[in-house]
Formats: sequence, structure tokens, C-alpha cells
Amino acid sequence: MAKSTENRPEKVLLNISAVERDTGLSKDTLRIWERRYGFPRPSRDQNGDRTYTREQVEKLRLIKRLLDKGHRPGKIIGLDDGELAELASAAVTDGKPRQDIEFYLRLLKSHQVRELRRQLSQAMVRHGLQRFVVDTVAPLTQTVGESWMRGEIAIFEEHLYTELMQGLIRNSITSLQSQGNAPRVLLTSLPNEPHNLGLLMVEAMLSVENAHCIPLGTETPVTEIVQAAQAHKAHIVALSFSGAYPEAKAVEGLKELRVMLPEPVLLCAGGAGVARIRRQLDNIQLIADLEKMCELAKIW
Amino acid sequence: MAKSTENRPEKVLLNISAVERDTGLSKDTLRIWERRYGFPRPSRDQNGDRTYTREQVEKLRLIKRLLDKGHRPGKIIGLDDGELAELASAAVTDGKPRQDIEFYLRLLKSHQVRELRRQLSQAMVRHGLQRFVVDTVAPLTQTVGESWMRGEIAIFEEHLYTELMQGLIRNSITSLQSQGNAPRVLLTSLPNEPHNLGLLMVEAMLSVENAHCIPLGTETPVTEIVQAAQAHKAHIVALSFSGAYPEAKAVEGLKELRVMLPEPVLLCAGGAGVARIRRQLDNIQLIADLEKMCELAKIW
DNA sequence: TCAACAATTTGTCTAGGACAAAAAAACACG
DNA sequence: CGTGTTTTTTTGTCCTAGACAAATTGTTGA
Repeated sequence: MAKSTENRPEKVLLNISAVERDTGLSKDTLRIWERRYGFPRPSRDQNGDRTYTREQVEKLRLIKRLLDKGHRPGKIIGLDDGELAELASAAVTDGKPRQDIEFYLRLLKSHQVRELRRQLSQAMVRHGLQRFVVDTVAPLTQTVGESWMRGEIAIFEEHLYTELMQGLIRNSITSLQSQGNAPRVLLTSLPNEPHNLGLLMVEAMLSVENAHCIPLGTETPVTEIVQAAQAHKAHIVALSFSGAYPEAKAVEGLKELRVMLPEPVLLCAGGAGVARIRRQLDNIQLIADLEKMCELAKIW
Repeated sequence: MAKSTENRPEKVLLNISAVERDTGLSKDTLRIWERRYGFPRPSRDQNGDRTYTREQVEKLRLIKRLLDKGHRPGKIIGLDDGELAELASAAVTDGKPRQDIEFYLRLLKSHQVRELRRQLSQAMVRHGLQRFVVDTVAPLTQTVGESWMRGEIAIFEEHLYTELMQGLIRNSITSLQSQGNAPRVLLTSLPNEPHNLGLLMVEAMLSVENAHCIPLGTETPVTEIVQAAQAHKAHIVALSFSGAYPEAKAVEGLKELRVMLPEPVLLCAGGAGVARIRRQLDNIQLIADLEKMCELAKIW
């Protein structure tokens, strides 16, 4: 049955299944890359099964991230580590540097989690939830993502950041319960879109505006979203798409949802994944930034 | 490239990739089941690719759940829907029915989210966080899962429940900050294990015991876990596995992690996914229930 | 400048064979 | 009658290698 990983004490080698798990690249893709581009070229164990080194997996992860940014496999899989790193750095946003953001990032990098939480918590109180989300959480999240790509912070640090931030925002939201004649907003993402932070930011913004949010978490199938909208008599359905989400899939999913949702329900989509979409979609609101979402809710 | 799901308005058929995603059964497994047992026998599209019906996917999901419960493929693939439903019902926990759990479940089914939150919140205050987690959250979560299996609640209702419960627990945790000489516990799950509720329960239990929890969220690659443990000088690394996680993968991942972690770090694994594992693993603590985890932390 | 068409790139699907690990069954022994 | 030990069966994952549609890029013509 399971062809388990061989545990050589010195050199830990991974089988194809483990690499799929750690990189998000399917076994089929790994095999065909090897056939076409000659990388990765794993050695074989005594059964003839592929065994990948740590270095190969690291490089694969970087490549995956660059693919998400729009690069093409054929162009970047032959590049050596230095050239890849260069590409990763090239993608940096050119906006003016923000001192506070840099400060938070330093705290994250030096693993001072408590201090980071304390500082962020203070900032939240000082500026109010909405400004905090727009001016701090959003840019900081983007900066963290970019730093990760440049290899300046590790995945686990990004995880830790996400978890910490979720805790902070969730905590403020619970104290905000909508009252009176509030619009009901269903919040979720489509399958294969696991990022929750964007949704949480929207929820925070809307909760301040006294909207009644119904968060379904991430990765809800289309049919289920429709059922949920019906069951909770939602006025608005809002979806989030991260930059890694394929544009075509997003459009496809949104159209499908629009057809299945009752006419009067407002369908919104936001996040870096829809910022790229140029053409208009009938009866679908593409939200450029968080504040626009609030205006929509206010109109109700 | 991507052979995307065909969206015929009338009959929605799924390709093998979508079925893998929705059932958790690998493509290889789906194909070999078809070859060996004759189920599922999908029809083919114009390209000769397998196309599965909703009914087939439903049955596969049920079978998957039964496998996780300990049944064997050869014995149960072949049974018709009625016999499977019978098995599923037979698998229901035989403990005495709990009135409160049933009550919460009714609230969830009737979409009275606010009332559900209010009631749960009250129960938490009344019994304290630890008892609440052990006596209410754990069994309720299990019941919700079982209800889903029997088709009694929808996926979106399960999503809503998870989201609500996460909010509740996270909220209580934030007020608990460890002090003094506390053991540092790293909490996360391996890639392909997205369930966060179990981790959150553990975090709640441990936080009450004044442990210093470092939650990394879900799906952290093995190498990152190792780095994180080092960076935060963790005394304990705790992983969570849901029932759907393949046993072989769990064992494989744990062994790999054990090899790479420094000797003195205690490695623990809990959740329904490890409850099945019988044989002992060297230097790996398999945790049967939440309270055991606390005892381990107390020893520190 | 933009649309239409052609070429290339890329990921996923197919088939069937092989085999190791796990589980079950059969067996031997006290 | 239990309890180790060995065989047999079950089961999932790996392999190779070919095919092809969808996405992307490049080219042509108005």
C-alpha cells in the first residue's frame, strides 16, 4: 500500500506524494515537468519511486509562487536559484515605504509575537476598526505576502501572522452586533479559495456599518451559497478572491452564481483576484477596494 | 490544460478532479475502484474523460465516511444506498442522547444563528471554557458531522456552525495570556488538513492551563513546522488530524516530523484521524482525547 | 489599433501493470 | 482456549507513456 518516505537519518528525501502536499503541484504536473523541462530530476529509491531533496522542494515552492504571479513554467523552470530570487524581488510594489508597516514586519521576523499583537491592538484602538483595516491590515498583509516571496520571511511566519490577525479582527467583530433594519450580507469564497483574511476584513468593515454579516468561512460550493442565501434571506452575497485565484475560474463561478441567485440579491466580488478583471459583468459588482464595499452596504 | 467541470444547466456532471476534491479520494483510487469493484462507473464525455453524477459523488462521500470509521472497501462498495444508510446509522455513537446537543442542532437547522450563539455563549460562561469544550463543543461538532453524513444538514450549515464556533472560542482565548514559566506549544496541522476547530479546542484547553500556545493555523509543511519549533523554542509540537485524513499519510508525516525535530521536543498528535492508529510510534504521543493533552502540558 | 486566426505551451486525463504495506486468515504451539 | 507466527488477500499508490483541450502567445490583415 502506502509507499512511505524512506527515513535516511542524514538526508531526508521526500516521495512524490509528500512533494505534492508541500508544493501544491499535482503528481501529474511533477512528472510532466521532469519529462519536459528536466526539473525536478529526483533520484529513485530501491523500488524505482522518485525521491526528492529538500532543495528541489524549496525551488518548486518558489516556482509555484511565481506561477501564481503570472509567470510561465517554460520561462522560469530552467533558471537557477539566483535568477529566481531576482524575479521574486522584481515583483515588489513601488509605493512609498511605510514606517509603521516596516516596524510590524520587523516584529514578525524577530518572532516577538506578543509585542506584535500588543502594538497592532493599540493601533486598532487608536484609529478605529475601519481605518485600522484599510490603512494597516490590508497593506501589511500584502507586504507580508511579498516578503515571503522574496524569501525574507518563512511560511510559518506568514501563518502566524494570519492567525494573529484573524484573532484580533474576530475579537472586535464579536462586540458588534447589528440592530434594527440591517442588510443581511452573506460572506464566503468559492472552492479552492482558502484565504479567510480578506473576508474577515470585509466583515469588520461591514459590521461597523451595522450590517448583519453571515460568514460561511471559505470554499463554499455554488449550490450551497444559493441555499444559504435563500435560508437566511440575504440581501447581498459577497465573495473574495485572492491573487492566486485564476481569473477565468472567478468569472465562471460568478456567472454561475448570478444565474442561480434570485434577481434582487446583490452579488459582489472583491480581492486581488478580481482587481484584474476589466470587462463588466451583468448584475455583478466588482469591488475595487474595501471602502467601496461599505458604500454599497450603506445604500441599503 | 485544466479540464474544467462542464456546466450543463440541467445535469451537472463532475470530472475526476472535482470528485477528488469533493470526496477526498485520490484519482488513482477512483480509477482502481472502478476497475476492481465496478463502482463508481462514470459515463464519459466526448473526450473519453470520466463524468460522475451527483448521486455517485454522494455515495462516494458516504463510503469515504464509512471507511474513516473502519469499514473496508471490498465489503461496502457494492452495497446499495439503503444498506449503506443502514451502516451509517448503525455507526452513530451509542451514548445516551444529549438534550442540549439536540437543542443546539435544532437551532442550527432552523437558521437561528443569533440564538444559537447566545445559547452557546451562555453555556460557556456557565460551565467554564474547558468543560464547555469537552462536554459541548466536541460532541456537538461530532454530531454536526454525523448529521451531515446522514444528509440531515447542508454543507453551508456546517460551515456556518464552524465559523460561529471559531468566533466563540477564539474570543475566549484572547483574554487568556500565559504568564511566568509556561511550556510553549506549537499548534498546527499538516498540508491537506484544513480543519481548524480541533486545533482551536486544544488551544482553549491549554490556554486555561497557562500554556503558551503558538497557533500556526492549518496546513503547515513539515519543514516549516521544524523551523517554527526552532524559532519559538517550542517544548511541544501538537498536530491535529480529522477523521478524513488518510491514516497512512498521518503516520508518514508524523515519522518525518519526528526525524527532523530536535530530540527533546515532544511531538503529539490528536483528533479522530489518529484515534484509529493502533501501533505505537517511537517518541510520538498519540492523544486519545482532549483531557489527555492537558495532562501532558501539566507535566511540564 | 484591433480583431481573427495559427502556433505553442501547459496541465490533466487515459490505460494497465507492478508492488509494498496493512489487514485478515490460517496455522502452530503452549 | 488464548496467543504468537506465518501465509494469503486486500488495498492504495507508484510507474510509463501517449493524447488532447484550454490557455497563452505570436502573426497576419484590415
